[in-house]
Parts: sequence; structure tokens; C-alpha cells
Amino acid sequence: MDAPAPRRTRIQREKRDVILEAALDVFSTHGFRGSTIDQIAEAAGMSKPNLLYYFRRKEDIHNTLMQRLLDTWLAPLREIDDVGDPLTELRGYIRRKLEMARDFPRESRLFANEILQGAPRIMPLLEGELKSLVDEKAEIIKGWMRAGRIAPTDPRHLIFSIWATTQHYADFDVQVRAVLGPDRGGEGRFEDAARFLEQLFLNGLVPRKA
Amino acid sequence: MDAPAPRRTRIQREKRDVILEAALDVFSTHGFRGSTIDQIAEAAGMSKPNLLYYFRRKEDIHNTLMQRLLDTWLAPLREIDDVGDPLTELRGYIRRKLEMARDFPRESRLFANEILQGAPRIMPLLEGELKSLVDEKAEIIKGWMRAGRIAPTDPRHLIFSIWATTQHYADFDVQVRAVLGPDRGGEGRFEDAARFLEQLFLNGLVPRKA
DNA sequence: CAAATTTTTGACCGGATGGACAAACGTTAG
DNA sequence: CTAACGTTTGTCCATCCGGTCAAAAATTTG
Repeated sequence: MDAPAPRRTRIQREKRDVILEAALDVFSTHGFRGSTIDQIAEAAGMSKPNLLYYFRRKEDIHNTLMQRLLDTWLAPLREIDDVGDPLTELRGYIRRKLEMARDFPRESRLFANEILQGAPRIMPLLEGELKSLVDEKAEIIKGWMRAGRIAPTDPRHLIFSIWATTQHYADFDVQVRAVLGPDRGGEGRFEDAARFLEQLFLNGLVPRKA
Repeated sequence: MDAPAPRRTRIQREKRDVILEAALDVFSTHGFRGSTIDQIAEAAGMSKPNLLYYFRRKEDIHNTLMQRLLDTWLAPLREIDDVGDPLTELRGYIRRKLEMARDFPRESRLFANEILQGAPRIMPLLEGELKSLVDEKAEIIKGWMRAGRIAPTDPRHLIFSIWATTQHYADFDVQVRAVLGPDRGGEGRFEDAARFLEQLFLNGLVPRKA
């Protein structure tokens, strides 16, 4: 499956990183087909044939990027376990996901682009690794519900809603900023979002007495 | 601004509709740059030059599509007003948005594609029409909060969260289906989502002693 | 230093793609 | 019928794009 011994020189490691960084920029804003090797090469500060010396095909760059992405992307979910308070655990997950949307918006958009177009390159990963990870965590959440420690509902759709609400701030960033305007659209928007999401996921919108 | 008199024959109206329908299919799954005129022409069952007789440029098709989209896309939000019960009003909005994700997933993806890539073609609309509509509805929601009829929180982020959670079922459909698996990923997923979202937006996750 | 190896570049290729155009075909009104 | 107008198609073009290749330049190794 994997190349048995990808022995690499110092220059190869460095240049490949430069290329991947540039490619993340380009792919995340134009999608795979919308991006050209020339664009990536220019962003990486090298000629096209030079870039193709490090990655022989455009798809190889994208694959490498997606592979690295998925590890870090699912890390927050992996951290959930059933020691400690369920609500604290979920609040922490929401916070970590929102921080990722703030700090790694390009990665979020790269992923969104891939899914939007039907996930042609990572379908097996979704049905395999991702599904079993979600299954595992859904079981933990289900346990909390059975124990009456959080309200009973569908754990998988709960996970979806956390993904959706947090990634929205990366994927739909331009829209969020346009709607909030120059005043509220500044850096404070992630703190406002964090406050709002905490309220939403904990208590919803029904007003409480006391 | 607009062409003064776009007088059109019957055939022109029909063929333009066929083209737009085909283009919606293609653009929504491959994005603007990822789609070719040939693809659209084939999906529309006509030759490329024939298609270009009705729309002189690829961009014209996309523009027309986006223009029509925005009207129907914002219709559910426009319906919100401050007569009637706030919670009923919001629940209705969530339901309508979720129905749109179910019934018009291509439109949702077309829009998502555009925003993801920085909204190069509709930025003015976001800052103009969309922003003022959201401002208007945020004011209504703010009124409900001041009156203690729903929990006080940020009305704009509330709207974002409704957009995010509902559109997720259209834009990330492949991921949703992959995670739910063949059993729960069938047609029932939208009803499950509706039930979950109602619970989330009304009461959140803190368990209630009833 | 010199040989061997790695890195970089300019030139080039074949196929895809957006679009132009004129000629052919079809339709309709007088 | 026929002239005018609307529709369709085959052909062609310039550009872009992914990728190759051989040769030059730089670096590493002995």
C-alpha cells in the first residue's frame, strides 16, 4: 500500500512542506479542479517542473494534504471519553472545534470542498475510520443519556450539529463577516460564537425562570 | 443595470430553463471552475454551440442561477415576523430550512460552493440585501429576548446556527450518510434531524427534571 | 578536487476548454 | 410560396493545463 521506504533528503522534506503549505492555500479557496499546478508553484516560489519533481502528480499533493488533514481534524473528537462530567466534556469538544475553525480555516475549507463534491477521494475513509470513530463516541454519549446525565436525544445528530455550527465559522467566514458588518465582524466574533454556542447546547432557547 | 427588454420566444424560455436545470446539477457538484460547458450541454441534451446561443458565456449561466437562487433561498427567513409565539416562529423557521435542505440540496450546495470560494460573484448581495434582512430579523428576535419570551443571547449567531445545522444535511450529505450507515442513513434521517434540532434549539442538553 | 547524485529550469507536447463563426436547417408571417 | 427570422450544428481557434524530458546547475560524497 504505502511506499515501503520513502527515504528523503533534507531539501526534499523542506520543499515538500513549502509545497503543501502553498497547496493548502490554493486548494482550500479554489477546490481541486479549480486549482492549477502553476498557481501552487507560484505560491510556493518555484517553477512548475520543479514542483513536479517533488510531487509527480497534482493529485499526489491533494492526497498527501487530505491524509495529514484527517488526523488532526478528528483529534478533538478522539479526546472525548467518559471519565469526567458529560456536559464539561461536550463543552470542551465544542470549544476545541471552534478553536480549530478559528486557527485552521483553510483546513476546514479544504475538507468542506472535498465533501461538497461528493468526497470522491476520501469516501472509504468516511465509511471506515470516521464512521467507527463516531460509532464509538456515540455509544459513550448514549451511555450518558441512559444514565440521565444529559438529555436523551440522537447522539449522532448531536455530533453533526457540533460539526456544523463550529465549522460554519470557517467555511462560511465571508458570509459571517458580511452579515456581522465591520463593527461586530472583527476578531470578537469567535468569542461571541463561543458564548452563544454554550448557551444553545446547554440550555436552548426556552427561557428559564430563576 | 438589467437589460431593458429581454423579449424572449417560447423556445428561448423553455431551452433556457432546461439549461439552468442541467447547470444546477453540474455546478452544484463540481463548482464553477470544475464544470465545463460541454458537461452542461450534454446534461441539457444539446450541443455546446447551441447552448452558447442561449447563454453567451459560462458565467452568464452561473449568474442567472445565483440570482434566482437567492430569492428562494432567503424566503424562509423573510417569513419570520413578530406576530405569534416566538418559539413557534423559530421552530417553523428551522423546519422550513430543513425541508429546503431535503428538497433543494443542489441549490444549497451551489450556494455553499460560492461562499466557500470567497463569494467572488455575490459579495455585494451579502453585504447589502442579506445583511439588511438579517439586521431586520435580528431586531425582531432581540425584541423577543427583551420581553423575556426567549432566552437572551446573540440573535445573529442564532441565525447562523440555524443555517449551519440545517444546511449541513444538504452540503455534507455524503458524510452524513456515510456516518449513519445504510440502516439509519435512509430517508428517515431528515425526521431524526428535525426531532433532534427541535430538542436542541428548545431545551439544549441539560437534563430537565419534569 | 572530481565523480556521483540531487535539484532546477526551459522547452515542449497532447488534450481539454471556452468561445467564435458561418453555413445549414426549421419555423412562421405575409 | 417566400422572405424574414429563429434555431442548430460542424468546424475551427487560441489558450490553458497537466505532465514529460533532456540538459544545466547545484550539492553531496569519496
